Amino acid sequence: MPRTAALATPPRLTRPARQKTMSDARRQHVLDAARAVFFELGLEGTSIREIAQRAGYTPGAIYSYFASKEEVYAALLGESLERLNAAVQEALAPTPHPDDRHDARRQLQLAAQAFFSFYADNPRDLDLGFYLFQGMQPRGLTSELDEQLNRRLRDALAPVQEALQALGMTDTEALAEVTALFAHAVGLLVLSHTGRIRMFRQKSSELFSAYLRQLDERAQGRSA
Amino acid sequence: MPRTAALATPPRLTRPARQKTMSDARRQHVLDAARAVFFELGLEGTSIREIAQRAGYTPGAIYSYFASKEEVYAALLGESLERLNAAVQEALAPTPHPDDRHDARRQLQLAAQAFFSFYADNPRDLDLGFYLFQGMQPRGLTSELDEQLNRRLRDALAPVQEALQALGMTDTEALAEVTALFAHAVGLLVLSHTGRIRMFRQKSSELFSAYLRQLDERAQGRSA
Amino acid sequence: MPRTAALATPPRLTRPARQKTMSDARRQHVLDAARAVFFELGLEGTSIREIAQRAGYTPGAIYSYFASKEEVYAALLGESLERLNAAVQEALAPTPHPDDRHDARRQLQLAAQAFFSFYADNPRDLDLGFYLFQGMQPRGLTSELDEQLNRRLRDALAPVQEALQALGMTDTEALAEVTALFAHAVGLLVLSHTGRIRMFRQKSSELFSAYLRQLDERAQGRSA
Amino acid sequence: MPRTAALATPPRLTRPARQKTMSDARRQHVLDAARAVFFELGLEGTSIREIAQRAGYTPGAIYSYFASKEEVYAALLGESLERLNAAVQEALAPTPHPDDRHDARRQLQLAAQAFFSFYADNPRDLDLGFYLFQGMQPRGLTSELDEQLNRRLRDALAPVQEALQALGMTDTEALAEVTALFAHAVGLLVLSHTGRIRMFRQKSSELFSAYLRQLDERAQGRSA
DNA sequence: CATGAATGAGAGTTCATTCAT
DNA sequence: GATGAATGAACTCTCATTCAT
Repeated sequence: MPRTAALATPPRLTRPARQKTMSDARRQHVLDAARAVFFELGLEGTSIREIAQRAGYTPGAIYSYFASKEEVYAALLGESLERLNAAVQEALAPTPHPDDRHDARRQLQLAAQAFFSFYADNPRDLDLGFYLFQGMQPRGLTSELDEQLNRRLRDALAPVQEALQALGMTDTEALAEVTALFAHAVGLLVLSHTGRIRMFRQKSSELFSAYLRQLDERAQGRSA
Repeated sequence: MPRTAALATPPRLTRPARQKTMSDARRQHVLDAARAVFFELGLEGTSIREIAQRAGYTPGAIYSYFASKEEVYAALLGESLERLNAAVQEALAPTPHPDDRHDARRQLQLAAQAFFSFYADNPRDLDLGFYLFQGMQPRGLTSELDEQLNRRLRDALAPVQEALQALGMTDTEALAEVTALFAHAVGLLVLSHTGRIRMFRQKSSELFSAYLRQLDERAQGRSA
Repeated sequence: MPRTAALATPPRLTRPARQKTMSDARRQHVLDAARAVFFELGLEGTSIREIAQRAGYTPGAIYSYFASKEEVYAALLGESLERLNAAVQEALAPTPHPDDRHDARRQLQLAAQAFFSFYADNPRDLDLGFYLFQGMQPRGLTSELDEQLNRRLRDALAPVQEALQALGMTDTEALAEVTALFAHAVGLLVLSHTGRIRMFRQKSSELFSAYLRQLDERAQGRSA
Repeated sequence: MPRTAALATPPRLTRPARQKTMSDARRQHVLDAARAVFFELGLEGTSIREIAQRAGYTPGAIYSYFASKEEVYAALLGESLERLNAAVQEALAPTPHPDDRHDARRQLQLAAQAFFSFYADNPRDLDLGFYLFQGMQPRGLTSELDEQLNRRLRDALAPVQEALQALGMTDTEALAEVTALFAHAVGLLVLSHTGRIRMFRQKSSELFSAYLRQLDERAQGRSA
């Protein structure tokens, strides 16, 4: 069987497997609609009704794929974190792992900048993150799912941590620094996203760059 | 008549003045109820109905004191910012203005810590701030009121900025640093408040102290 | 199977068609309730809550069938205009179109009387018309719907206009006369409906008959 | 006592009389405010709150002068009817009473036109009239007040009736004709005011003139 | 006479969710 | 799996009116 044909032929699946696949596809379709709505109308404008309509379903149908509105958001956030990880990985693509000090410094810059820029450029993804952060714990989000999302967030920050360690920080130091960096980014993004940063006539990207520079210096000092 | 007795006597007020006072007291009473509700039930659980009930009123009565729900929030936030300023001022009480380098370093620490601790200790005040940050612009919040609230926020950070300048930073540098510090605090507080910081097994207060230490070093370096 | 039996059998409908039919029936049910409320309690007494209760629904359910209260009124008015047209058509049933001068005079009388009597006998339909006349434009009533309602009103008056033309009036004259007749009817109905006509110890039906007589004479004179 | 002094000196009144005068003046002041509000914002926009504010009072104070909102409207309508009468009288000023046939025809035209134009030019006065016409009977309007208002309305139409009689109509005929004319005017005004007359591409003033011409002809015929 | 405070009833509307079919 | 129908609990806000002071 030639290769092209292989690509064109859908894989033979047993009945239950095919059903699972189709179900997944439909769930994805709903998710696509949800994303479109959320990115277009924001948190306030997003309702099950709207999502259903956009997906070509009736509201009730959504509950075939998601147990609650919160679960939709969680799925959306999961997706968002995947995109975040992809963005970070892409930034590091040429040199996936730091071989020397120079590579490590470079990776620190690239990974951190990619992280920051992802949210700076896609404010709706930030909203999504905040929705999780805030009132969501109560219901809809199992702790298992919560952990999974946390893991993907940490994955996105792993290259930064790795670089800091490559620059000579201990595990403990690196962990503290990556946490601080994450907090700094979040703070700047929030200030920027809500327009509060205008109060100070500052630009979040410049402040983040400055923070990174200092971190670099600190890392240098530590390893000297 | 001895002086103490004079102090004990409530001041004689003209009729309109007394009425104004009483009206203010009632408005304050509503505000107290609103604060209680907000601190107890959070943003989601706060409604005009609930506030009214807590205050011993019917919903309509609230509108004698506040034009809209947003105005209630704005007032609540205003109060919160006053408390913030008071906390910062209290921390600096002994030496209101830095006379020398040592005082300045001390003021930087005290003011920044007071700012951070206020929100770390009173997470609902953070929520309140976030409500302002987010969807509020649309209506209910005149830009004049918005500016006034911003001003009080900046007031709370002014001692930090002042200390940085006293340590030899230019206006521009100090402004950038105070913005960064604010962002760092916000980021840490958010991470802490939403429990995300547990992901990193870090404590926001320690991270903030570390940040402050570095800032102090930077300021020292600059002025050397 | 005999023909009558065939008629008795409800038509087989496809699923979606049956559902549409049932949905329409439910909408009609709501409309029936709305009409009952409106006819019983008038404009002031009509509320979504009351309609819902009368229909055996919760208020929210009404919004499955009508987008707004105004839309309910518009539908009610639509119905009313259908009844008006039916009343006029019924009055003219024997001779749908005037063949000669005598028929035309007869049609003028019958159509105009039917129009007038419809509203004289059903004052709530007049209220409904007034609701359209007044504040409704703002929202809930698309200009398309507005035009459709206007069209049905004009349909109801068309036989009068037709008769006038058959009696020798030009298009322009007939249009002016039918407008005047409409206005006269409206004026008398309002006076009658609001009891103001008692002031003059007159009966609106007699005055309308007199008006019609004069119109007939004018039409005769014109064609002599 | 010189004349000018007499004009400048307010009349000496006994205490109760002075109080009555002042009370009347304040009531008038409220009424002025009410009129301003009503003419500016219409029925929908008029509330006791708004009237009170405009008058420099609190809502409760209005009830010192009027027993209910309806009573305010009634008073407003009373005023309006005075203006109507004044407008009709002014139109007839040169020849207050018809001496001959020519005068009578002239008076018919002038009085009827003045009546019609008053409402055509002051649509808010028409609204006021309609408010009385409609839901008002229930409360707030004593039958005595109702009669008084009716009387003033009839006064405004009296010159028309008088003219018709002067042209040879019997009392009965004249009464019927004036009622019909009133109804015609009302119908045209309503159609015009609500924009419905556009449906027919007609102008209410022209139609009213035509109606008047026909009435004149009828009156001529009757007296020949 | 006027105020200031408050009532109470009600308005229209929205929405996540449930469930029989 | 999906529909269509409906729930029910909220929501903010408006207003005429009352009444002690």
